[in-house]
Amino acid sequence: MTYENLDAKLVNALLGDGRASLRSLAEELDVSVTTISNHLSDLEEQGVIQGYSPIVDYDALEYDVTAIIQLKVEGNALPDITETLKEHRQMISVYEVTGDYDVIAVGKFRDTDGMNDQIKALLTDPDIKESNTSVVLNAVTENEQFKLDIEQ
Amino acid sequence: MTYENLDAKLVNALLGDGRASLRSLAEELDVSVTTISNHLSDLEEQGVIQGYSPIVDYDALEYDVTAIIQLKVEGNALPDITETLKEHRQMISVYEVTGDYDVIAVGKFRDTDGMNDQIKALLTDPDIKESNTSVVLNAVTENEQFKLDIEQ
DNA sequence: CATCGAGATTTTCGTACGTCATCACGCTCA
DNA sequence: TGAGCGTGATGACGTACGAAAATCTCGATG
Repeated sequence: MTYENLDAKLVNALLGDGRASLRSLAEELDVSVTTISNHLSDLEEQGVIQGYSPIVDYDALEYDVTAIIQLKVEGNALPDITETLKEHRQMISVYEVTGDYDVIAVGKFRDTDGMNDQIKALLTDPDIKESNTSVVLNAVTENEQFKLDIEQ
Repeated sequence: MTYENLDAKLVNALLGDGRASLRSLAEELDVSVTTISNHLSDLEEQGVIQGYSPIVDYDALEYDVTAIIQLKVEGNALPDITETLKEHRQMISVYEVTGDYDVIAVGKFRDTDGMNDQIKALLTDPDIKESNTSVVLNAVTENEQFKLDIEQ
C-alpha cells in the first residue's frame, strides 16, 4: 500500500464516521494505531482535513426553507457583495461564478417570511443589478462529501 | 437552562469541534459527562445530528473545479434526473427548485476536462430540455454549517 | 378556582471500570 | 533511509449503573 493510498483510505474511513477512534480506524485499514495517528496528524497539518463537524439536519430544527440566490453585480462591487453575503451566517455557500450571473449563494431560513425579509434586505444594495431566487422544493442531496479515489 | 437550550448549545459546541470529547463538552457547558452523553445520544436518535464528518479540503486533493449546473426537465422525468445526479458521487448537492430551472446541482471535478466529460454525458438525457452551467471562480464560503440560536 | 402535595417520571449526577490516545523508544523491512 | 511496527507508561476517555435532584401529574382540599 502506498503512502498516498493510506491517506485516501483514512480520509474515506473518516468520511464514513468522523468520530471513529484511532483504534477502530487502525483495525479497519489493517495498520497500527501509531501509523493512523501519524497520518492523521499529517493530514490535519497539510490542511487536507480542516476540522470535524457533526452533520446537522436543519430541517429537524425548524429551518425549513432553503433558497438559491443568483446576483448580477457591478463589477468592482463583487468583493463587497460576497463579503456581505458571507457574513450572513445563514448563507451556507457563496460562490463567485462565470455565466449569466456573478454570484450564486445558498441560504437557509426558518420560514418563507424570514427568507423574504433577508433577501429583500440584501437586494437594497445599489450595486446589485439583477437577482433571481429559486426556492428549494426538495434537497435530494446536500453538502455530501464524496469519498476519494483509491489508486490500486 | 432549559432542555432545548442545552441541546442547541451542544450542537453549537460540536459545530466548533466535531471530535471534541464528552469530557471537554461537559466542562464547556458546565454539566456532567453523563448528561452530555445522554443528550448526544438523543440528538443522534432524533436525527438532528445525522453523523460526523471531517471537513475535507478538496482543493488540496486536486479537485480544483466546482460547477453549478441548472437544468430544465420534462415534468415527469424529474425524479429520474435527480436520482441520476444523486448517484454521481461528485455531485455535492442536488436541489429540485422553483424558478427558471427545475434542478440546480453543485459538482466537484478534478479539472475542466473532467467536468466537461461528465456534464456532456449528463446532458445526453433527452428529458433535459435546457441546461446552464456556471463554473465557480471563487468559493467564498462552502457548506458552512451555522450555529443555532440560543433562546435565553 | 387556585393551591397543595404524594407519587411517578424525567433529568442529572458521581463513581467505577475497561478502553483509548499519546508519546518515546528501538526494531524491522524494503 | 524512511515508512511502518510493537511496547510500555500515563493520563484521558466512553459507558454502565444506581442514587439524587428536578419536574410533571392529577386528585384532594380550602
